[in-house]
Formats: sequence, structure tokens, C-alpha cells
Amino acid sequence: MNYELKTKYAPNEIEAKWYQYWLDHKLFASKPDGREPYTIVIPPPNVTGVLHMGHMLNNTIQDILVRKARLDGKNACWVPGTDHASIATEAKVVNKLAAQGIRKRDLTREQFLEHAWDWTHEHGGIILKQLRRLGASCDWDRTAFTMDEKRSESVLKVFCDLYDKGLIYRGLRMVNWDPKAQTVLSTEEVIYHDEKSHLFHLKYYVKDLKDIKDAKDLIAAGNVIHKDEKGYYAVVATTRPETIMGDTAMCINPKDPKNQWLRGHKVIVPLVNRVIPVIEDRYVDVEFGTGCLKVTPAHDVNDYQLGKTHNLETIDIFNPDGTISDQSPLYVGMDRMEVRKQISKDLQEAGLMEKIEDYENKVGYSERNQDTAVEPRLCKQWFLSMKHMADIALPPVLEGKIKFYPTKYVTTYRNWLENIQDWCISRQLWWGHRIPAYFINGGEDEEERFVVALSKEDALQKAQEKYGKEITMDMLSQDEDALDTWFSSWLWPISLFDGINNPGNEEIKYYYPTSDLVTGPDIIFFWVARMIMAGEEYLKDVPFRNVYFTGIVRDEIGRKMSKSLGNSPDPIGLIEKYGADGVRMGMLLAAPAGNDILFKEDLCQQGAAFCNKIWNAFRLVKGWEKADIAQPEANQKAIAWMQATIRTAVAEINDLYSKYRLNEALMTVFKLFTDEFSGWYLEMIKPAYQAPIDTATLQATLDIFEQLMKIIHPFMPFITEELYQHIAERKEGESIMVSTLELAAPTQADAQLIAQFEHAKQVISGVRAIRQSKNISPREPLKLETPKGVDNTTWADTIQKLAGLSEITVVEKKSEGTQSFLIGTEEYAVPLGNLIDAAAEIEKAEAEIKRLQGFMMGIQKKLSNERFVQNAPAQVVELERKKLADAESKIAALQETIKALK
RNA sequence: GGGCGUUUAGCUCAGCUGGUUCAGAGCAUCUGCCUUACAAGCAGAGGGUCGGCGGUUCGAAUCCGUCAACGCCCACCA
Repeated sequence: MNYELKTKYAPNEIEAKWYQYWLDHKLFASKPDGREPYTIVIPPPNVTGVLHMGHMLNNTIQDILVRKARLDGKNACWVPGTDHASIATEAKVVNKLAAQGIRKRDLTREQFLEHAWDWTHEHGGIILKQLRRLGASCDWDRTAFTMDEKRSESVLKVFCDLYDKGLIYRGLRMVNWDPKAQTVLSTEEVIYHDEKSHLFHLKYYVKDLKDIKDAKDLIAAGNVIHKDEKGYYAVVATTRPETIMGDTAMCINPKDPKNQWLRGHKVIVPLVNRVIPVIEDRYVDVEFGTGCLKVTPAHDVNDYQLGKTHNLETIDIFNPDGTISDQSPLYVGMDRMEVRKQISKDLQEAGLMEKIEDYENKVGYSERNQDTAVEPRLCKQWFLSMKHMADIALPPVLEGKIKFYPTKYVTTYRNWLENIQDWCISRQLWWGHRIPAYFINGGEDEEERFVVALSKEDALQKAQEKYGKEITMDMLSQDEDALDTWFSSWLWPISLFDGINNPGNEEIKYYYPTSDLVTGPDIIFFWVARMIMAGEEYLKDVPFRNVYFTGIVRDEIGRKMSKSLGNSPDPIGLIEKYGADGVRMGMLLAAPAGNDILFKEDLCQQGAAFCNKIWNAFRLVKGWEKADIAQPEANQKAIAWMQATIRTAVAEINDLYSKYRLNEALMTVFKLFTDEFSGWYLEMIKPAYQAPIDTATLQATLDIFEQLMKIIHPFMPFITEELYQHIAERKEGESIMVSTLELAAPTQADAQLIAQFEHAKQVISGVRAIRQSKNISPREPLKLETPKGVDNTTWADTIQKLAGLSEITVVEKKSEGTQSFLIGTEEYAVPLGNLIDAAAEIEKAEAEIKRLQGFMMGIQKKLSNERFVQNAPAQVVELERKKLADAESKIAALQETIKALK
């Protein structure tokens, strides 16, 4: 074993080497067996995406959990894959084609899909390659894609099944339209932003109203009547003047005293000159604006409702791309946003604008495409009825069959499910799963005549059964639309194990339900909730037992990381700079469970420093010469203490894992290695310069080191593998990854041992503090006087070694010329002769006495309070008395010191 | 407009069902050390009226009320 250990840890080659080793030996692979399964399905990233910091955090956490499960002896299976991300990917392909001068509309569906697949093959999976750099221990042989054969088949089967169950229907609804992508979106895909805009007050002249005879009475009754030289008019406040071409009514509240005078009249739409009725509906808010609402049934959800109840005409004035259609008498072909500016001008010039106010309102944008406002649009789409889904998805979360971390998301989940709307699942896109519905061409109602079937052959059969034998294959044409991406993602935990196509197969039985899902709270509705629905619907069981919601990765001043801000570091660059282990630690240190993470690059530096620490600790141990000499008792004790410390820390770490408090677990691991092992243990057993170490201690230390590597391994897989391989001779294919760590639970004796050594640490630190304050070199030996009546022997050798003492003596009374320190009420003294600065010491002692006196006063006050003594538990009262007594004896000791100094 | 969450050291956060000298950790800061594993290090030190106010209690960072600031989610008010 001739490994060369350099003084600095160099992660790059080591990481590449071990990742390849793991791959070569298929150490990430999982097959069903007798062990307990531990399953995670990756939240599939967009197939053509690149790794960003959010992925780094998310996948680091998953890898930690998976590696920990392996070390715990479970059969861990982490299934990777990618999502076809229909809108995002289609947009990318459209843009790429546009750059080449090709327009989507000039291509056939088949031609376009060919381009899309080319793009997917070219860029697809880059992100999965990047995950390998991070150390992700996915079972790559299982890599799936939401549009591969098995997943596609699953999606179509589920669609047909839900249609047959009557849960999927096709209907005309007011939906959210993205004019740029030219597709509908589900309500969840619309993000609302506050926007500074204007409230335009438009004049709608009242038709054929020359004079109001009882105007005085009306005004007295509270009416607000507008009139100018051109006649009487109503004022309508709107943020969207460009939609007036679609106005088919004006609405007032029947109870609104201001607008009683308008009842039964007709008004004239400004510029358009269309005559529309004044209708009455209690929906209208009397307080808003003038209480007059323009009604545009084709372009507003509420107006659509009004249109339905009042039987109004619907005029769709927009083309799918957001330009004005020829249904409008004006501005045909102009973009809606341009029209808003233009019509505002035109209205003002025509004297039809009463005023313009500044106004802040919310405007919906596509979640995928944040520069184009979503347009409400009336069209026919496919929907999944959600009532049933909500009913089956709510109980498992409320009853705790699925646990959310942090738990606050249970409320969010519940609120959403209790107010759920039907899910619009069709998209006017080509990149995706094409809806398996076939329309029967010909006839007036061809839009209404369709069948849903897995294949065209099945469709024909169904069509003939439903509509008659005269239907032929030629008459069938498949729906042009594709399904919402999430309609495939929601099956992910099932379809990865082929549970739809092949129900009850060995894999789905073994791996499902999966164990943990690690994802962001932003997709709780899109994905998490819907997976629960699909799981309950198709397997009658939850898809996962725990959901850990990570925070959003922000920069150090709290801004969300984004491409446009340029505040997102390149993850691969970070890995190259600090090593994957360093970056993993850096990410996690900043990631308190359930909070957003404020990422700072220094944290990676801290991670890299920890690697170096581990590396050098190993160099030390590896450099020792062993000799066949007796094991000193102090070493035996040190080993026992270190083992007790490890058992205790591991118990704590396991508890933190179980609560997904991984950052705290990592911190505990870090302190265990840095402080306890490197800072104390190694110093305790370290042989004198060039002296050999006894075999027993060396072996025990290597064993401890190996345990520590296993404890650290989930967090830092690479360096721990490297050192695991150095610690002992390993066979080809052996790996820390598939080793196990079995430790007994900490005992009472462990706790005692640890407490005992904590005391010894305080003695050592006390002496060191004196050295520091007196500027005494650590190499200059000192003496220590310890009080009688305490255990001065157990750790005497160690104290002597680490505090640099030549002797420890037990004294009745400390000698002259010493500087002392207190541990509890015990006084320890270091003889320093003329190094003592009496005046300074006295001053310090007096200050401490003063502090203690104040402390005592507080306690005395408490104790003299009868109600405290009567009501507080005896233990608490007793404790206060002890505090008082302790403080008293401390003061006595200090006074003694002062006296001696004088 | 509704709901949820946060507020503890310069920064990021722990402090469970009120009571162990309970005010903590890591980082940062300051001081001293190139002590042959590590200066990517070691040793030591300083630093907070626990967001404000009020209440419950013998006792509150912890429970209750209220106010403030910040953040998130949901909602059809033009």
C-alpha cells in the first residue's frame, strides 16, 4: 500500500476516480431483495435544462439520504430521469428554429417533432451528467424520461381510464391563454404580479336621453348624474380600455343609489358606437369606481359569468397571438398592448375619457414565460374533474400517513385541495403526449363527436359502436393537442416501476411507496399533490411517506438566484474550485430545514477546509511508526472516551436525520471530527516527536477513523471513500458506500465518561488561558495545584500532556505566587512566581466578586419571596439554594486570593 | 381581502411540553502562536434587555393578547 499523501487535499482527480469506480462496480444499482427498500424518485429536471443551485441543494439532500440509507443496510434505490417539460422545451425549439429562419407554422407536426427530438438528444441529459459531478448515487441504469415508451404508454392509459371513469371531460370554459406560446395554461401555471397601471374612466353616453325630468328627485335620492354638452353619460372605470370593442353590456348594481337613473337605458360604447343594454347584477361592487362595470364576456372570467346569466352576446376580439381580430371594428391586427396606448390617446382626443388615475393591479403571467400577460379566453379544452381526486388525496396527509417537513405545508395543501378547481390538461402544443382522442370528421357537430382510445384501431371500433358502422378509418382524426407536462409527472413514482402498464409487478410491489420525496414548495400543487392523487387512484396507497420541502436558494443578500440577475454561481465551476465534497458541505451549512438558503461562496471554502482537515488528520495517523510496546493506560482511556463520544454523537445525528435537520446533523459531524477527534483525541494519543505508537492504540485509532469516515460519508462521499481505501487493504469492488456502520446506543457509563473528560478539558483550558494571558510558551512546563476532594487522578496523565505540565500536586491550600482559576467551586492554581501581576489580579478578582454579589442578590430576592418557595417545585428551590451557596464559596475563594496577593 | 410563517450575537440559525449559572452553535471579529498532521491551522477572548408593548405565573426567549417589520401562499373585484 504505497499511497502518497500530499499535504494538501486535491479533490479533482480523486472525485473522478471514485465516481468511475462506483459506476464500474455498479454500486448504485438496486434490485429487489430481502432487505428493507429505501426509495427516492428524483424530481425530474427539464430534459434540456442545465444544473443550477436549486438542483444542487435538492440533489445533495437526496444523495445524503440515499447514502445514509445504504450505510444503514437498506436497499437504497434512487431513480433518476428527466421531464419533457412541454411548454419550456417547445419554446426553446421554436426559438432555435426562428433563429434559423424557420417558423413553426410552416412545419408539419412530424417535422416539428423531429426537430424537437434532435434538440432533446443534443441537449438532453446534460443535467444528469452534471449531477454525477456532485456525486449523485443514482441508479443510472434506471434513467427514465417522461416521454419514453413506458412512461408515454402509462400516460395514455391513464387518460383513457380516467375518461372511461367519467373523470376527464371536454368542455368550453374561460381559460388562461398564453398568447406567446399560444396555448392554454392551468390556473396553477398563472403567476400574478402587482403592476403599476392606470384606471381609465370612460364615458358611455346614454342612448336617446335628452332630458331627465325628475333629475332633482333622482339626485336627492343619491343618484350621480353626469352630463356634458353632448348629453348624459355613465362613467366606467377600467384597466383594460382595449377590450371595449368586445363590450356587450354595461352593468350596475340594482341596489346602487348612484346609478338608479341608468336603469333600463342603453348606452353607447365609446369609439365603437355599439349600443349596449344596461343590465343589473348584484355582482357589481357599489364602491368601486362609479359602480358602472363594462361587460366583456369573451375576455374576463366574471364578465363571462355575467354574460351567461344575462344571455349576452360574446364578441371575441383577440386572435390567439394577442392581436386584435377582425371581429373588432377597430385596430384590427394591432397588438393588444399597443392598442391600450393607442385607444387611450384616441379616447382622449375624442373627448370620451373623463380621467386617468394611477392604479395598481395584479396581472397574470405564464409561469414559464414571464414577459407576456395571460389573456382570459373562451375555448374548448380537456379537463380532469378534481373533486374525487381531492377527496382521495386529502386524508393521507391530514392523517399523517404522509408527513410533510416542515409541517406548515399541510395547511397550504389542505387549503388548496378544499378549494380545488378542475384541471385543464390539454395544451396547444406538439411536444408532449398527444391526446388519445379521435374526432369523427364530417357533419355539423364534428367537434362533439369523438372517442377516446389507445390506438386508432381501437378508436375506430369504439366510433363504430358509438356512431354507426358507416364510420371509416379515414374519418378519424386525432386531437391535435398534447397533455400538460404534469399529467405525466404525476405518475412518476408509479410509472418508473412500470406500475401502470404492468400492475403488481415485482418492482412496484417492492419499491412503492417510495420513502422520501425531496422537492421545492413551489411545486406542491403542480406535482406533490397530484402524485398523491395518482397514487391513491391507481395503487390505493401513498406515493411516498415523507416529503421534505427545501427552501429557495438565494444569494447572500436574499435575492432569488436568477439568470437575469447574474447572481447564480455556476455549480460546475464551484465543484472545480472547491471539490464536490466542499460544495456539498457549503450548500448544506446554509440550509436550515424548511428555510430559504442564503448561499455564500465562503461556505464552500469552509467545506473544502474541512476536507483538508480530514485529510491531514489521516496523514498524521498514517505517519506514525508502530512498535510492539505496552499500551499506556492514558491511551486506553482516550480510546474509551472517543468511542463513547462517537456513540453519543451518532445517536444525536440519527435523531437529526429522522427530523430531516441535515444541516444540524452535518454540524454535529463536523464538531465530532474537528473538535473531539482532531482537537482532543489525536492530541491525547499523539506520541512524542519521532516516538513510535503502540500497536493497540494505532489499530483502535484506525478503527475509529473508519467509523468517522462512515459517519461523514453521506455528506462527503469522495474524500471518505478515498481514506476508507487507505485505512486498510480493500478488495477490488469494496467500498465505503456499501459498508455498514453498526454502533451500540450510548450508555449511562458513556455519559459519565464524557462528563468526566469534560471536566478535564476545563482544567486544560484553564491552564492554557493562563499561558495565553501571561504569554507563556506552550513548551514551557508549568505546575498545577489541584484542590483536595476532587478526582485528580483519572485524567492526570492526559491533563499533564495537553496542558504542558511537569507535575500535578494535590494541595490543602494553594501556595503563594499562583494564578488560579475556578471550575465550579474548585480552585486550581498555577505557580508563576514573579510573573504574577498582583494589582491586575486583584482588580479582576474584585470585579468577579462584584458580579457574583449581584448574582446572589437576585437569588436571595427569589428565595425571600414566599410565594416562590411555596409554589415552585422543591427541586427548583433547592437548586437556587445551591447556586447561592456556590456563589458564596466562590466569593470566599476570591477573597482568599486577594488576601494572598496583598 | 383571507391564510401561514419569521423576528434570539455583525451574519446564518438552535433553543421540544415555561425552572439544570439558559441565553447557545457555526461563521465573522479581536489577541497570541509558522507548537514537524493541517496558517485551508492551533490556543484564547469579546459580543445579545431573545422585534415593541401589555398580560398569565412564584418564575417567560419559551404560554396568551396586541402592535410593528419582513417573507410566502391563496382569492374573480373591473
